[in-house]
Amino acid sequence: MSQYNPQQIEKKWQNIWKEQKAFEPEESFEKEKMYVLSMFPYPSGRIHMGHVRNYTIGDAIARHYRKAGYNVLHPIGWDAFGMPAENAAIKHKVHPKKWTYENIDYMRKELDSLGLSFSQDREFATCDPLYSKWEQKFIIDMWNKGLLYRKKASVNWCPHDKTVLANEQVIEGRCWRCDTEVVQREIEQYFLKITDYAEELLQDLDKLEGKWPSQVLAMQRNWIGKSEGLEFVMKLDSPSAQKAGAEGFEVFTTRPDTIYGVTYAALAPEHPIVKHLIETKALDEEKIERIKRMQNQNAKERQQAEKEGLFLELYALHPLTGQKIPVWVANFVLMEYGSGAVMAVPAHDERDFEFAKKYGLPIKYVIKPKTGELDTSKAYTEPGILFDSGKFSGMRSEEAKRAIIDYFEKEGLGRRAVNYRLKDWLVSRQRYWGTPIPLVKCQSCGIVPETDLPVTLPEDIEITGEGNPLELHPTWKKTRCPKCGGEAERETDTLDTFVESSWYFLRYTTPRKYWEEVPFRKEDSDYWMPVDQYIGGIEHAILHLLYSRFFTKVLRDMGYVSIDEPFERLLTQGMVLKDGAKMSKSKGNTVDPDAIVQKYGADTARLFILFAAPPQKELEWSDSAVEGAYRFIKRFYERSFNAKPLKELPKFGDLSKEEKEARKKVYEALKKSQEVYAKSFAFNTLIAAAMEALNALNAQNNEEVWSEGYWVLSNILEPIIPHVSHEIADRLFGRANFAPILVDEGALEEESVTLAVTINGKRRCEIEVPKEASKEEVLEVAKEAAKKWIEGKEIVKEIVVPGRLVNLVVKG
RNA sequence: GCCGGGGUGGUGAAACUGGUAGACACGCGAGACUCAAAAUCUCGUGGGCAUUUGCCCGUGUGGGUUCGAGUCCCACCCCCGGCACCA
Repeated sequence: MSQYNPQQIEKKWQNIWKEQKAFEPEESFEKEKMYVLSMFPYPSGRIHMGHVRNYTIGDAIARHYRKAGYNVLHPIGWDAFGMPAENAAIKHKVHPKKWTYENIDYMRKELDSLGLSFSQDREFATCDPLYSKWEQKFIIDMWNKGLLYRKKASVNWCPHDKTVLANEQVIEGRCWRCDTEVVQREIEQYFLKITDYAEELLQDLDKLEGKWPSQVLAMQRNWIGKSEGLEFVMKLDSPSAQKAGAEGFEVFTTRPDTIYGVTYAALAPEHPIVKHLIETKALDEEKIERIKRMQNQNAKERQQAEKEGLFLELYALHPLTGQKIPVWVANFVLMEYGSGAVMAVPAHDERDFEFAKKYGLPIKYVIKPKTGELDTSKAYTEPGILFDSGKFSGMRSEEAKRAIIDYFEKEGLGRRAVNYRLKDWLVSRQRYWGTPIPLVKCQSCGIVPETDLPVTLPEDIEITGEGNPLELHPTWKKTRCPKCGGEAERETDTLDTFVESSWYFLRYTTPRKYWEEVPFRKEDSDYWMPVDQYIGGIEHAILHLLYSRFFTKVLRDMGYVSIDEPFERLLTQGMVLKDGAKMSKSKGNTVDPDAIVQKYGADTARLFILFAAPPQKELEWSDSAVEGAYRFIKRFYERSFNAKPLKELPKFGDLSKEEKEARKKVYEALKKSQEVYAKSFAFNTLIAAAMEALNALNAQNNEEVWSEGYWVLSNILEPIIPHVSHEIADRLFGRANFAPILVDEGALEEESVTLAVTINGKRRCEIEVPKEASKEEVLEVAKEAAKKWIEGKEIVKEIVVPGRLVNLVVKG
């Protein structure tokens, strides 16, 4: 017998796996496939415990299915573009490319040390030009389809550094680098029309029901934010129309039933009518000044600000009554939602109510509760019965909504409409370290797609944090128009890094040797997609997953893939905590994965992380529990010398009670393992079952029972603690046991069963009866055993739950 | 505020479609081995009462359904995550 030496065993097996290329998927499409994917990491420099958890979970699943005979795709890559590389460049004067690839090399070694079964062939970084090439192709396709378009949008602008700032670079309204006050500046940006897919993105969530966490589905539904209602034009009276330079303005409401309660209208500060009034100086200086101040607030500030507005000296006409109603501008009306204008019903909307109170605007109730009194000290926002609403009076809200919309449609006043909270996806970034947008600006042809892909980044740049390096580069942006051959300029914006992560899972489906010719082969994606099991942090529940779903649908419509949804099943893992808080450098409560691997080995790290909590839950780090995991593996290894080598499973004759118990626990663990991968991923319970089995094996000394136990246990523990499992299984069985094992139902059977006896539901004692005992026999034994509790009492009911308990209901 | 998910020993957690609450670990206590310690092994470990056989209480709180509730229903409290002036 030898000592457990994790360093030696782990190194040995990692080398063997590497040499044998043990984790490459087969290129043929014959076997049943299993695509297991953990979200790829950003190469920040070192891995952290969150990564260890994510990749250990994915690895266990991948190894399980590989062992079960599936063709498994379990790839890894690097989400390699993004701001931290530029920040490092500013701080340490190191080129983003160098920094990124060095980090990747280091982190790859760290991941390797954990014994993760990734395909080596299919690894890539999203900053590889070969990846950009195809991303740029997609972007051009989308441009040609009109899915990518340009529109002005406001950005955070630092006047000192002459650069656009991301929200996280704005600290209390000031630039993170130079502390200059940040201003909002409108520039031309690129958007992807995700709103074209809003309805499908919403509908298809139903297909994921039961396969994705309900929480994530709910978050996506909220984010898309569908609402149905009435859309109509509020006409301005003629003097107002002249002043406003418009006949009227469009409004949207989800409460057409409250339309007779409209007492004013409100426009967003950015509304075209408001802009027109300012340009034509139709309002006095002071009012213009106040509107401009509202416009200058960014979204966050405006949210926190108090409701504010002013009368625009315009009157609109109520669409049904023709009454004149005042038009205001209000800071709580959002230009991005609906049409940037609302019909205000203060009696039945809290915001409108608050605003009306502040400015003394009339409040007119038109809905009353079905029962009880109307409280006129606040807005009544519930549905109810209409009154003072013309011919619609007396209707209930639901009915009135339909009737009023129908009436508007019939009279040509407005239409039934749907609105989404979801906005188009702003994909352009004024940064260096990203995928260049492959478009060229030509004086005579306008914006023209590049034909020679990929458009690569220039490397001779300096990143200082001032200005945009692509803009400042002396020659890079000078080019020829692909259409007319004349002088032209390249687009200097790069793409949001969420674009890269929106299709990386498709790239993996195709072997590296085709990467030059195609983004991925259709036959490969048809075989491998969708991803069968996706694993990642809940923090990506909305954006990454929504963008990936959108991208998949667009690629489908462009003929690249045949699926509607990219991720069949989703598992969102919980955070890793220490001392009750998320591990972070600033809190100083991090645990370095490398140190754990060095001290205890990768198997211990993996076992602890899967044992300490179910994957979906938060995991509290515990040094002593890590020790416990190490001790288990040590026992598992050392006791393996109680087993003798086998070529196949032995047959058993008569066995002692302990021997039978050991076999039973072993097969219970096997059964548990099958359940865990099929449903819950509760690795903690699978590990507990394996521990019970090892404890039971240790309570007997039949060498063949030991051998059978290790045949099964080293199989089911292989996904979790692969190195030691391979070591043991190789020595004892030549790894012949790494194949599906049937549960020996005979080992699970028992001749007698223990039943609890409860009197009036209260547990009193236990009885042991033969397995086949009839109900009458069981009751007889139970009554005898429970004699002292039922003596002199009347039994009014007898309940026997087979294999569980007996309940006697007594009276007196 | 709205939408999700949770509250079980000293700790991390188990408990299948209502059926012996606390599996498996960590920690702690006792013992064995040892000159001693570490390591390892064995036993014990929800709380309270009791000399023992035992008895009572116990899954956030209060009600309910049921022979039987951690599990189902109603009301409430607390914690976590997300969204939030979305008309």
